[in-house]
Order: sequence, then structure tokens, then C-alpha cells
Amino acid sequence: MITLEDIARQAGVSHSTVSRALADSPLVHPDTKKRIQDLAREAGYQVNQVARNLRFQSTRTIGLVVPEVSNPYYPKLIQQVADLARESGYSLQLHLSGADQAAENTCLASLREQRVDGILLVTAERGRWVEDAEHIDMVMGDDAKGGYALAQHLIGLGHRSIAILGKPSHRGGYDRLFGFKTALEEAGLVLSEEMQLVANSDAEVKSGVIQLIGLTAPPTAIFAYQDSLAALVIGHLADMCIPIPQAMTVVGFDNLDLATYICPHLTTVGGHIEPLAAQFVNLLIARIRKTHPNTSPQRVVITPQLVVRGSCAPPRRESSITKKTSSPEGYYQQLPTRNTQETSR
Amino acid sequence: MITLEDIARQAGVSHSTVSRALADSPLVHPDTKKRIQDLAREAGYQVNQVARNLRFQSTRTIGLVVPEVSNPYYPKLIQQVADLARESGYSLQLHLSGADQAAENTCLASLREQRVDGILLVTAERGRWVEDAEHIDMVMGDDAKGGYALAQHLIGLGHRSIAILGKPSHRGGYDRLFGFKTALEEAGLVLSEEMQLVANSDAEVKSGVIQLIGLTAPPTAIFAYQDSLAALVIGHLADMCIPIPQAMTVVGFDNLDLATYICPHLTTVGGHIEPLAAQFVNLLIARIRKTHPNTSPQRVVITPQLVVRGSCAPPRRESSITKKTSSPEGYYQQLPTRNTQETSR
DNA sequence: TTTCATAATACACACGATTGCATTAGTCGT
DNA sequence: ACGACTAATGCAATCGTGTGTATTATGAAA
Repeated sequence: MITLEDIARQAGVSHSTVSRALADSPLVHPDTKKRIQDLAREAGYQVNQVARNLRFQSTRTIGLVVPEVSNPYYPKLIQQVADLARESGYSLQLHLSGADQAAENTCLASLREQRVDGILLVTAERGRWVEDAEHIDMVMGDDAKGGYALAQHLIGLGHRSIAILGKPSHRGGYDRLFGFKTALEEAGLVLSEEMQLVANSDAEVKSGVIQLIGLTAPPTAIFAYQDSLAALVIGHLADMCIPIPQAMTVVGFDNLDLATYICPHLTTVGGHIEPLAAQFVNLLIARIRKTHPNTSPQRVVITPQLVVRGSCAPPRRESSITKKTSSPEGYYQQLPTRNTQETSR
Repeated sequence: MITLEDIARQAGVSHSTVSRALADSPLVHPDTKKRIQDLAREAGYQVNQVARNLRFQSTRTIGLVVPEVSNPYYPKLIQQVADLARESGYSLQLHLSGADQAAENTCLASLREQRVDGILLVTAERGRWVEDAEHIDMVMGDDAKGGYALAQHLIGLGHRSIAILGKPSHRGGYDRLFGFKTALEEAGLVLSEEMQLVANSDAEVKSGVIQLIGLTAPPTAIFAYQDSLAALVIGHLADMCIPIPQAMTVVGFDNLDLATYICPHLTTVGGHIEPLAAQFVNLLIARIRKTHPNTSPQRVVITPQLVVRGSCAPPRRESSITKKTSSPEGYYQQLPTRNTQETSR
């Protein structure tokens, strides 16, 4: 690779002058400057950011840790984060942590060694333990409110027997369940054990659906923890020739693109990913630039909105509406590295 | 941040000794080594990779440039690449180039400035021009063969009137079309203009489907350029109460997860992403490590496989089968940075 | 006691870019 | 003609690691 020194030798000046010339400093003679700039351009000189990073003690890079990327929820988030970061002049170092807590810690350690200016950490599993969790900013979707809104919508349509299907592995998954249950309770309904099914794979969804349909008093609506699960539910119901939404109402969560790919289009909650990503990135960059006035850790909560589509219908009964808010729980976490640190020299 | 020098001062030795101690060098006295290691651990010392990278002239990072991540095809690829890279001890610097050629060049320039050890470039648009394209390795999916296989399958089922819908913006898109047309021609069929519709958005797909159904001689099968478009097609057909596959056959391309989310499950071609990513990464890392014997640019072609699912049926006629292979075209490109470079000092 | 080998550690430089300070050259004023 | 000021450039240190070489110190052998 070609360096400042190389250009300097060609131009017959010192490397300091070359550095100043390329930075368009007024300290170098206009003629010299022009000559050096031309020389550098035709030599294809490219700044060594590694050296510059060492000098500046900053990499203008932020680390993004995400569990996986197969679940379409995360790409949607990554896209937003990447765009916003680029707008602010930051590169992205992407790490996929997988399901494993140890792997996540490895990612974090690696990113700190790389001296990224900040880290965005998206945690998947409930109860993941992050060092100094109380000292980091957090941005979270209000999954409880989302679950509450969905349940309220179903109750409003007149549903009284509602099943829940999925695997609440997400920290937010439990919140969705909590919000959902809260709405049911407020309407005087109870969620019996047989209406709560754990399912993760396609096969489990299938057996779950069969189990629900086979009940003596089957539910009139099914709430899936994620849009992708809801899509599978709809698929299996269709296989069993159960018309949707006439004979069964189905709702999902997150409003992913696939919610409109399936037929009928899926009622779900969404719209939270974009503001989530925006807060996520803006808060971190404000921290990095120390422009954030408040030094105490921030807790930002984004409320998702109900998106009503064709997968819901009343179950041939009348309805009543209840209303109340519920408490949120954490989902996203964000921790800047450089800001809590101190150089001992 | 805490440095070698800090530990050295605490231990009353020089920073060189600390460096060697942490590298478990036999040159330092076992007692000193133990003492230094303990000291470093409890001080929470973390190597500065920026300094190390400068010293070693290597970042153990590969750059990945992808057009976007909303299209679920790319996340699937990213996941594979990230896993393989991590296995080989490389980090990933992700850049999203968007639709724009200039943005792509910006990404490339940025990655070279960051001194990544290699770059994986995924190009989306046809005819994107990459500097020194003839000097870089390329890995490509054989989209022509995929299109050919799909057409052959439809013809084998007895379809004679087949429509194509989508936007061949991909370089591979044109190849899919080419392979598809080749198979049709071999079967003595022609693809009339009215059977070729450009559609990108949901609205365009809808009007396209309506247009096709409204023809005096509507097609009996529709080939969509991507699974996501096929999903939309199926959705709109269902809206119009046209049973699939009884009244209309639909096929897609890429075998994404959503192919099994929709109902009926989508016939498509796939299985190429995994080997594609594997070749992609392995070839690059071999180049970086200079273990690759062949110095001339490689061209690797991956052939996708037909995946038959429920979205296809015969159109109440008999069938004939034709067979022949077609020529491939480029899709993926990969260029290592460090290997063609030379230090002038 | 002197010499030599060896073990352990310190010194110094390199990687490449930036920047405060010193140095040189050139111009102007008196 | 000489001092003073300024414009232009070079010198050198810095960021943090790793490593070749020099420098000690210690012990053993003669």
C-alpha cells in the first residue's frame, strides 16, 4: 500500500507537508499543495484508517450485535441502523451472537478490542445478563402494550376463547404474553392451560394447531408470538380447510413484510422498528459525541401500533371493550464503550 | 483505556515484558509471567486491536458489501458468510450499498481505507462496473439453469401458456429469463409480449395479475422472478378467488423461508445460497492466506436445484419433456484487496 | 578470580498519520 | 544593512503493540 512517505519522496517534501496538503491546510503553499494533491490522486493514495484511528483514538465505527438474521425482524432493524449510522459517518461492525450467552460476550469483548466507538446490543433471550446493565442506555419496544392492544382488539370483536401459540424465548415474548393476559383479565376472561401452547418449529406449530382444533371447545382466535409463526398457523389451518377469518381469527406480532405476503393479510402490531432503530442510533451517537446532556442511563420505550388487516373477524357474538395500560419490560439494550472509560495516564 | 504501559508500570517492568508475558512467551520468568497475567486480568486489560493491526498490517476483517437487507435473500447469505468468517477468525464489516453505483464505490473505497484483508462484493444491478473486474474472483449462481429447470418443470406438467412477471433488475434476473425462454423455445413455445410483465411493487403485481387474468387466452402458469413476488401473486389470485394450483400454477425463485410460509407452499429453485456463501468465503480466505495455488482469477458457478411444492398442477392436458443445458452468467463478485497490492518501500 | 554461557529483562524501532514546535527563507521597514 | 515579522516547510513526538538486539545479572566451569 502506498503511504504518505511515498508521496513525499515523489514530491521531494516531507510527509508532514503531504499530510497537510491532503487536509487542504492553509499552511502549505498553494502550488505545492496542488502538485501534491495531483500526485496523490494519480498514485491512487488511500488514507490508512488504521493508523489514523490509532492517532485519533477513535474508529468512527459502531458495533452491532444481533442474535441472528434469519428471523426477518432483525434485517429490518439492521437496515435502519445501517442507514442512520452511515448518515452520521459511522461504519458498522456486524456480529451475530447466536443463541448462546457466551458467544454474545465474545462479540462484546471483540468489539471493545477493536475499539469501536460504541456498541449496539440487541438481546434475544430473556434474562441475558449484561455487565453493568444499570449503567447502559436501553431502548425497548413496549411489547406488553402490543400484546395488550391485540387482545383488546380481539375482545372488541367479541372473541372470548383465545389461544396463544409460540415460544416466548424473546424477553419481549413474555411481555407480549403479559400484556395479552392483562387485557383478558380486565375483560374477565381467563387463559386456561390448554390454550397456551409452546411451538417453535413448523412441525410443532402443526401439531399445536391440530391440538387446538381438536378441543371440545376450540378457540375462536389464535395469537402467535411472531408473524412468521402466524403465517405457519394460517398455512396449516388452510390445509385443514378452515376458512380464515370466518372460522378462525389469527394475529401475529411485528408487522414484517411477510404479513402482507400471506393470504389473508395478517393483523398484527408494528411500526415500532423504525423509531426503535432511530432512537437506538441517535442516542448512541449523542453519547459518543458527548452532546447528550443527561449523563444518567436512558430508558426509551417505543409503543407499537395495531395494524388491522384481513385475518380477523367477529365470532358471531357481541362484544365489550375494556381499556387500561400495562407496564413495560426491557428488550433492547445499548451500551457505549468509550464514554464510561477513563485513560489512566 | 488501559494499555500495556499501564500494566508495566504497576508490575515494575517494561512494556515489552508485559507484551511477551501476555503472549505466554518462554522468554519471561514464570513467576513474572504469572504476576503480570494476574495483574492484567484484574485490571481488565484488553488488547488494542487498532495498534496491533497497524503493527501486523492486517485487520483480520473482511468487508461485505450487499445492496440491501430488506429482501430476505440477502440476510440468508449474510448469515452464512458471517458464520463461516467467524469460524476462520475474521470479523465482518457490513456495508449496504443501496441501488446506487456511486454508493457502492464509496463502500469499496471505505473498506480499502479501513484496510480490510479482503472484500466480498455482492452486486445487484446488471452491468455494474467494477474496476479491474477481470482480475477478481467471481462466484455466481447459475440463474439461467434455474430458470431453465423451472420452465422445464412447467412444460413437463403440460403448461403451454406461461407468463413471466417481475423486474429483472438483478443481473441474475436476466439469466433466469434467458434460461426460461431457452426451455420454452426448445419445447417449440414462444413467449409473447403480453405474457411478459414488469412489476416491482405490490400495486404493480396486482395490476399485472388482473391484466393476465383478463386476457382472452390467459396463461395457465405464472413465473415470478423472486419468491416474494410469487407470494404477492398468490395473494392477489386468492383475493380474486382463483384456486391455486387448480386454476393457476405459480413458481418463484430462491427458495426463501417465506416459500413455506405461504399457502400453498411455493415451487421454486434453491439450495444455491449455502454453497454460494461457502465458496465465496473460502475462496477469499484462501486468497488472503495465499494458500490458493492458482493465481489466475477464479470463476465458480453454483447450480440451484428445483424444489417442487404445492403451487403447481397440470392444466388438464398431456405433457412432453425436453432437455438441454444453457450457459451461465455472472452474479456474484469477490475481490481481495491485499493480494494485488504491493508495498513500495 | 576470570571467562563464558545463558536466562531475563530493557531499549529502541517500526507500523502510518497528525500536529506542536523549530527552522529556514524571504520581505519589509527604518 | 540589520532586525523583525511572516510564510513555508521540516523535525520529532505521539498513539499502542510486537519483536530484534543490546544489556544486564547469575551461575557454572576452568
